[in-house]
Amino acid sequence: MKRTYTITELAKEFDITTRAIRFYEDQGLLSPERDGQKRIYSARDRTLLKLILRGKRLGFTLAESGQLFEMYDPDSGNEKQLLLFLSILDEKENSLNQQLHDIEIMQIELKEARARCDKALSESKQHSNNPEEDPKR
Amino acid sequence: MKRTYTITELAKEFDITTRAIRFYEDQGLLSPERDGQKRIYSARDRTLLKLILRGKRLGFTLAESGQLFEMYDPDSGNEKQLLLFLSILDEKENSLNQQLHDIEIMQIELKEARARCDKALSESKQHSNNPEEDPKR
DNA sequence: TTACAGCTTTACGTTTACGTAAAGGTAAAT
DNA sequence: ATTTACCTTTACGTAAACGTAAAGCTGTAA
Repeated sequence: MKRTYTITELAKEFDITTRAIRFYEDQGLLSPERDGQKRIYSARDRTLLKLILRGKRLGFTLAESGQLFEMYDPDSGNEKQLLLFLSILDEKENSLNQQLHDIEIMQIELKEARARCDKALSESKQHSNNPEEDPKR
Repeated sequence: MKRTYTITELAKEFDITTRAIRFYEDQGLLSPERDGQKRIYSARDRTLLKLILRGKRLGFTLAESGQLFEMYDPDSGNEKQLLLFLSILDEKENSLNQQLHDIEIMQIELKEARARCDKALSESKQHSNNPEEDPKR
């Protein structure tokens, strides 16, 4: 009796639409079982969905996430395929490192922006005891 | 004699098309000077462009980057605006922290995928002293 | 039995971020 | 003067990732 999920359960859990989940299936990223007409998602499907969404947050396209999924197949295929996969991995790793760097810088900038905002706010409370700022023109 | 840039200089430096740069202008993210008909970009424009591209790598839309740019204006506007900006900053920071977490996990997974790949490769070299893999079909 | 909730497919529409001509202005080199 | 290189605007096209009806099947509660 493995735990399974309906499409709306997953949609609610991850705060996406059922349309999105079906779209991922169209794109070959998910292949849920069927109970008659209804889709039944396994724990693995749920994990894949989680990976898809994480990939999206990192700017991966669905196709790119699909490529990564292929690498999880134990069969995997021939040598050329593996070498191709390794080069894809290199790309992904480079882009992740770039993103780490980007985030560091961006966090510093957001901090500064927040400081400027806070300062402007406190100054406006300081200087003006409500100058009415022409309400309604 | 401040250093300025042509559109193609910037395009080459950042490895994007001139079309993209003009598009950012259309979207109100850049406002280069003009020398007659030609666009002249300042050091500030170049910095903004760098910010745009960094934002893109982090999954910001052009509109979102535009909002961030507004916060760099020293005038900035009224209190409500500033409070709105602060909430935007919160959002951005949350999403950046989420991304940091995502990247950590993703890097571990890529490392594992690479290990599986390497293993599969070495095994294929081990087991087969060139089985010819049917060249041409 | 009917109503309803929840699932399905099919298919056209939408947004974002440009790509890609088309048609032409401008300045320097030949 | 004409080619060349580089710039311009205008405008339709496109890929990705869904949104949004429309129309219908399916089990169950009343």
